[in-house]
Amino acid sequence: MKLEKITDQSRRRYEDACGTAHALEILGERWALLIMRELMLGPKRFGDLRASLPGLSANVLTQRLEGLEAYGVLKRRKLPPPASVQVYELTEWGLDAEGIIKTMGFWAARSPDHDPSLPLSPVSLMMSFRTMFDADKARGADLTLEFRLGDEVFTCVVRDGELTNGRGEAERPDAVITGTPEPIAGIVYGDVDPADMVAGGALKIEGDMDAVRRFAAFFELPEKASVS
Amino acid sequence: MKLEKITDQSRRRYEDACGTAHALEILGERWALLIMRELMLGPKRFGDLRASLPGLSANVLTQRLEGLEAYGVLKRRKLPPPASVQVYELTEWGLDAEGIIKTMGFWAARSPDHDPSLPLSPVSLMMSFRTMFDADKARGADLTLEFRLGDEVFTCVVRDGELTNGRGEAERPDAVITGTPEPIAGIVYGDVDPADMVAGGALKIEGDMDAVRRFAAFFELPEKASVS
DNA sequence: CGGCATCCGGGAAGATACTG
DNA sequence: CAGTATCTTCCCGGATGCCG
Repeated sequence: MKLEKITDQSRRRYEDACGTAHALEILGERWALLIMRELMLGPKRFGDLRASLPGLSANVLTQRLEGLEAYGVLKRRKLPPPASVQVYELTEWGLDAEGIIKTMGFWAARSPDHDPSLPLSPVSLMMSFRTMFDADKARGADLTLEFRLGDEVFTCVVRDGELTNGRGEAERPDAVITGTPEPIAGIVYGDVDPADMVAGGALKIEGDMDAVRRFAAFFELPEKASVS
Repeated sequence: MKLEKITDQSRRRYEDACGTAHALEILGERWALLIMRELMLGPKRFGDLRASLPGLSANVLTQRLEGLEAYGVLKRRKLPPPASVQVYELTEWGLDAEGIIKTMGFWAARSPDHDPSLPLSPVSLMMSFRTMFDADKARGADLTLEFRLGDEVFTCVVRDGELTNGRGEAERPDAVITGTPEPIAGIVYGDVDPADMVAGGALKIEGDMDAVRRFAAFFELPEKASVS
């Protein structure tokens, strides 16, 4: 006898008109928001997503991509030949979730249990820059940095008290930093001098080392919450 | 042979230095953020939480409260005699998660799948006011409304282009609305005239009915996202 | 190799009943 | 009222394998 698989769709819902509840239905499942984070700076392929999210298994990634596509958060797109590969990219509305990621990241950075020594993906680093940038500290500054993290290249421009960053090479960077995200986070958030990182072999910096120091001074982690 | 129970704590973690990932570890579990939402306007008892979150079973609520307390998001407090009951209240840091709730709620209100006809808790309604309030539309206004929702009473004050709301009775309200959250949402977000709600018996309104109309005009839902 | 099925073990979520 | 105990269901995560 064949049993009908009864998937009670309503079981997993909250039955709550509150927008927050609906947001949790869309991106409250495990890994969902982190997948969106990885797509915030541009489309990625299935394998790239897996590589940047160790611990996420292929079948779960497939489920999440299906779910997020069904909700209209992302869509799959076939790149034109000769690439002809499939990539996943956020919709405009999906990109608007950047505020959620930044707000959550800023809030959780104050957690007593937050461990900044864990691995960090390149996109995470760029998103953390957007989150922790302090416009007041960058007043009057004008500098451009290029980050080469593995095979991903990003550019950060600070001008008019604003930070703009994204994928791609810089035109005339003040400095080019090559390495992994972790030591860069150490410079920006851990107040380590970039020269020490270079001396230790963790990073390579070409160009104006002092520009890197000034850049790092634009960012600050919020103070830890006292939860007594 | 006795098998050792290996509780791999790291299984549920993301092993990611990103603040967003840590936030998801704290409040990414099912119901966690909705429990915090219900505490945003003041402490509640165990039974009150259950009542305002139908579908959340007692054992899961117990687990969430333990987890959130361990993270320092909330703490349990014993009210002094003669009440002598235990309540759960957010810590200062837990209250700071209001931005997360509002950002998520605003974002998800644009979802094509959002169903505003579902039930709404009193606290949800108040939080939605904070989320959807449009300061430009309230310029120059000065009015006070009292909402009596079941046995919970809230006051909303609009003044100097700002909305302030919280628990408690108003001193000299322009109007007092008695009923359930859903018809009130219909007035504020669905452009239903309050007089119709009163005529239909869904609400009772004492005082200046036109003040309710002006109040409703301060709020607007964001337009739906086009996900093509 | 990218994308996606399928099977399985462990554990979280959910419903219900029970206790102080 | 405020939880605990127990049982079932189903999701998560790992492994394997299929197919283009």
